[in-house]
Amino acid sequence: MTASLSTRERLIDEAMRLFGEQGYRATSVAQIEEAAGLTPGSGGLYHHFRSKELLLEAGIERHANRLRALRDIRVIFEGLTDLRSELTVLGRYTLEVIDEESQLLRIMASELRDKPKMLAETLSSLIRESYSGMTNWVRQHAPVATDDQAAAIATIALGTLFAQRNMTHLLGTQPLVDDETLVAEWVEMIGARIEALQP
Amino acid sequence: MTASLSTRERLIDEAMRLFGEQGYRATSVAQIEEAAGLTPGSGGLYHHFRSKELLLEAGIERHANRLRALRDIRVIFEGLTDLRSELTVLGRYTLEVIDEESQLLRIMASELRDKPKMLAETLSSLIRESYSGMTNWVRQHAPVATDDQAAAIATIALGTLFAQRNMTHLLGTQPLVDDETLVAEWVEMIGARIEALQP
DNA sequence: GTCTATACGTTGATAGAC
DNA sequence: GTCTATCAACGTATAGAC
Repeated sequence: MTASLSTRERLIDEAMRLFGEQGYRATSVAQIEEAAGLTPGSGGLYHHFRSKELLLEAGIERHANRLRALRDIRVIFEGLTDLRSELTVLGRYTLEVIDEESQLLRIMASELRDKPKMLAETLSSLIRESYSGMTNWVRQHAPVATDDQAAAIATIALGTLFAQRNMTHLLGTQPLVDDETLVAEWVEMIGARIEALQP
Repeated sequence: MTASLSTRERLIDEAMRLFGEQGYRATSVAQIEEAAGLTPGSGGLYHHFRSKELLLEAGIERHANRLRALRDIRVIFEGLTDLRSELTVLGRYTLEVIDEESQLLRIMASELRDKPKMLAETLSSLIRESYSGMTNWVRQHAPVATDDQAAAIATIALGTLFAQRNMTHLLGTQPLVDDETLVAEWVEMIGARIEALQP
């Protein structure tokens, strides 16, 4: 209960945490109020947000902005060293980003069906950006690859990392292998494929 | 509304369909009754199931059994032809299995946090079986690979296919590439990696 | 800005007639 | 087995005192 933040900020923080843990529907307004230090059941929340749904919207917006800010950092890694080292850093970094925004991803995955109009655009733009960023990376390192090939390699690369995190964040089960082992094999497979695509 | 089936079967069918589309919490008992041809709001459902939760349990159990029955078919494909053809068939077949059980996967992913005790064992055993099946396949085709390497390759292989389907089934967005293109690249990457691991 | 009190809808579930 | 009628619990949201 970070008392230094404004009540509004605390409400968003605690709401997103609870939504991520229990789901949007399963989290009552009273629960959010209590977590933010207000009296549960009092309408205190409604002085800061007109409805529970607008609170969710504010939370989504904040997280999405944070994710978008990270979008372009990938360029930093570009061409600094050899292919495999670059891939290794890229793989580890992507896993970290997914971890940091796991709340958002969980809420999106579980509440998308209830509020499609609200989440659909945000979600699909975030995913598009991730995938097209990875596709561009592949294109630059394997210029001979067709567009379809580059997109397919990007899908395999990102899909693997998402699936690894879904095991823990969405399904709550233990992954088959630890991150280090997975990234090493991931680098080997993608690196070899990109080298094979050189003229 | 397949009138030829018993009311109990119709209730399970319609409930699982609605749970998959809207989520467990968002689906009311009245809605299920109406979809099964009963009067909405009448307690008719309770003559077949003691509670809404036990209905879900029955539905999960049925789907899980169906999935387990498919588990061992993979052996059929084994060693029938060359490596790449075998991989191609394996990839397409796995995507089909995911499609057939997409209802179950959606319900699990979104309702797991509400009912962990009930779903956790079923889910994790299903996932374990899939991953260990794929790991064994890799081991047989690349005997020199360490256990960690085999598990990592299996994680990449299965994770890619799950991620491709999550795009449509869980997130409702369009995948970056079509199945055919993805499987072709998937076969190339995994096939090359397994060949590189031969003595 | 936060509290008490309360209105109002919805939902899961039960009792009893047919 | 399915219906009508009904209940108790809970959830969102509002009105007004402090």
